[in-house]
Amino acid sequence: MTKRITISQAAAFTGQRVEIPGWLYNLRKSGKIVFPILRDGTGMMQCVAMKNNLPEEKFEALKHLTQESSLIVTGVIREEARAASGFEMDVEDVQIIQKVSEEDPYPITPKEHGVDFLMDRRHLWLRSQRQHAIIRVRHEIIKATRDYFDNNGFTLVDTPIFTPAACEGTTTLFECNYFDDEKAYLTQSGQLYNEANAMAFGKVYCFGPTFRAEKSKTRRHLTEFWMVEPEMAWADLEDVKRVAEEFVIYVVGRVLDKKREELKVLERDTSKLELVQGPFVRMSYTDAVKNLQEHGSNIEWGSDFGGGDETILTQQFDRPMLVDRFPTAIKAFYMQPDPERPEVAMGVDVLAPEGYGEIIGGGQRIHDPELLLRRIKEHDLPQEAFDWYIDLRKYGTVPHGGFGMGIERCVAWICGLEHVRETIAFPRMLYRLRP
RNA sequence: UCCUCAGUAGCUCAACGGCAGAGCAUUCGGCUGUUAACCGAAGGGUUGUAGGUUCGAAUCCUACCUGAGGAGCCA
Repeated sequence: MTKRITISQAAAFTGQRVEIPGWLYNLRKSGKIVFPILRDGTGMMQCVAMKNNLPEEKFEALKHLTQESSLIVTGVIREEARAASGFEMDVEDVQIIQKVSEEDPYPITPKEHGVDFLMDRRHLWLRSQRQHAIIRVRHEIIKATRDYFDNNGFTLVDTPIFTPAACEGTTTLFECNYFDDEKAYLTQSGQLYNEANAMAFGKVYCFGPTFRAEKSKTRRHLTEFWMVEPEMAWADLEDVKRVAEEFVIYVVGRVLDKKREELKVLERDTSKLELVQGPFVRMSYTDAVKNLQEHGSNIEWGSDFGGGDETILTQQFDRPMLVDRFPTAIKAFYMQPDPERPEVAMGVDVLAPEGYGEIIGGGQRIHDPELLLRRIKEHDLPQEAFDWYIDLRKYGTVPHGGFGMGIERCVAWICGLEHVRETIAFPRMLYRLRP
């Protein structure tokens, strides 16, 4: 019986007769010789079928096979410089599992297509080479993320997706019915629960999908995105910044190490990624505002960065930036104020270079119970909803902090993509819920 | 929610007030080393929807629908 292998294993079977199941990616023909390009999810392989080497009807069937038809090819693997992968199969037999109908051919041809057309066929678009590369880089980023935290003393403690209240604002929550009369909301962040977990385990992280009903229609927004959030007890802003920097360097390094081929498919300029080394550029919000004003922005101290501001800042440097100490007034209620300058909060954002902007947001949390209570009142938040959160400051409170990194923005940056919609298999966006 | 742009063949686009067009895809034919192969031929259209202006509208005007880019907000 012929051994069945995958395309990724082909090199190891040079000179041997094997069978490979897959889909027809493309077919070129030249009289009595045809070149089917087979894909199987692990790679692509050019096959060569000569009229004389297989039965007449099999050759004719193969010659007229349509794109994305499923088939099993049998033949001998051979080294071949003329093939893109360096290997080729001389086809001796072919078994067609399903021929895609000529009346309704596979819609995604090797030529160009528009975004709308491709997004409507996302379930098929995922078969394309470029999409494979992106999803594989995403996989590596997620693996590297888990490895980083697992290897540095963090315990994975995942936080709930149904939540009873907002973590930040209430305007951007997806609401759903929770049995009889109660409402539940899809989580925007695991942070508050993470703080409880950090008081229990010391260093923790959670990693899962988060949901924001923001009506944002930009290249950087999804309504459902994945976020990794580490949280550390006994940590201040400087600790948070150090971990964020080390983590980003580790993740980029891993992708460069393991996913060169994929970055090449994406035509990513890896020299830009090689520059992602410590120390990152460090700048306070106040200095950033000065810098922006000098570069023509009309930002004023006290307001958040506008659309072009992050670009103006990051374009000046070839590595990520840490911007810290934002105005307390524009930050979340739990953010620790700077003891020397209470008008600024001990928060930090990591801005990716090349115009990719914010990929990480975090900081030190308030650990003083009196202050936290005051902040909850100032923000008009219902105190009873935060009773358990306030408990964390009643029973052995300690300085603590952490951050969140959006996986899709990180993937978009590392892959050099224009839009986050390609960084997840089935993106959820304003106005796009299907497929 | 607001601003800007775009909807023409299955796809990507052209025609911009006067005959509805090309490349790719599909079908048929040719080619024993192709690399988004190439060469020849065929089929394929309610120009997003509704109304208006005009002798005449894909083209100009109005409304609506759909999508894209951006703003605000954010990871």
